[in-house]
Amino acid sequence: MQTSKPTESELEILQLLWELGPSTVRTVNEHLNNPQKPARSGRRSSGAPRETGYTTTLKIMQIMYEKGLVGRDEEGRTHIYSAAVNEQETQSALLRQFVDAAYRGSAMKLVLQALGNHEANQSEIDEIKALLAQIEQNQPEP
Amino acid sequence: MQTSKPTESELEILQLLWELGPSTVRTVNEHLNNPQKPARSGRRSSGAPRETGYTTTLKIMQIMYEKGLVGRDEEGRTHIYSAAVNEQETQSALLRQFVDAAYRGSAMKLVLQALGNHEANQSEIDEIKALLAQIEQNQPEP
DNA sequence: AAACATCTACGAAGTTTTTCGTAGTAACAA
DNA sequence: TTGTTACTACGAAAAACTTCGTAGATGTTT
Repeated sequence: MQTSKPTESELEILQLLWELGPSTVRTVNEHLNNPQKPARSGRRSSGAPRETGYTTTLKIMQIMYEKGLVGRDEEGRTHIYSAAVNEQETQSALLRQFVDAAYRGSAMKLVLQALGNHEANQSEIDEIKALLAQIEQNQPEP
Repeated sequence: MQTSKPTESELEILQLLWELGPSTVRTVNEHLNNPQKPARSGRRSSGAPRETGYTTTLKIMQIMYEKGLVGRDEEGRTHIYSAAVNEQETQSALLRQFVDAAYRGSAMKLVLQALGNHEANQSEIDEIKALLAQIEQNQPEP
């Protein structure tokens, strides 16, 4: 049985829990408000910064707990939350739905577009090549 | 200036307009209710079929018109709607957002997972290989 | 102890998106 | 003409999601 699709906010929090490991609400809330990962995409482009209130984050995490998306350690007064769903599996499930919704099920169209839009470095290209070779072997000629 | 992200329902309708070309509300509504494309994914797995009412579809298309997502020909009494946004561009924009939200910006991780999850046929594999070769050429050695 | 800070729980308001009922009008058939 | 069907427009209810204020408890500082 699959857990229902996390909402946008829930997914943001899951990402942080996957990245940070078990964390308190305050930690998650702080990371939400200072995305210290200007790796590639440029969020916070302009306009109001949109701070997320502490109780807002708390509320969403409580809802996620009820849904089973996260677990929590209630030992101390300050609860410690952790992701209860696997990162890869969740991503795959979301990917499937996204492919259906945005590409009418054509995963290959998505792959081509993703490759075209984003720069890939050599090691990534090699990885993809290896995977392609593997797929070719397991599926020779019909 | 970019049109704001279409909602799920709006995207479903855009897909149909892209696929069918200019259509009436009734046509769109009928296609929404009988997905005659059991190509790969198995929707309608069980439970209630979820019929979308005619006025529901109409309303959403009217909203899309106000937003500029679709255009319409008001000649006859029955309006004819058509997509006003480009399919590839819209998909790319959605893809960018999805990569950020679900893969923390790592498009390559998405590509690898998409390739792993879905079967690709030989011609698709060849197409990807060609694209990879092209990327390698434009970006030799750092 | 008293004042202050921090945390959870809870409920409700606010927003966005979806659904639908109803009214008015045009087309059409009997 | 009269009745029936198909269509748009509109508003508001319903549902889904997000935000926040407030209360009560516990911990911390002075």
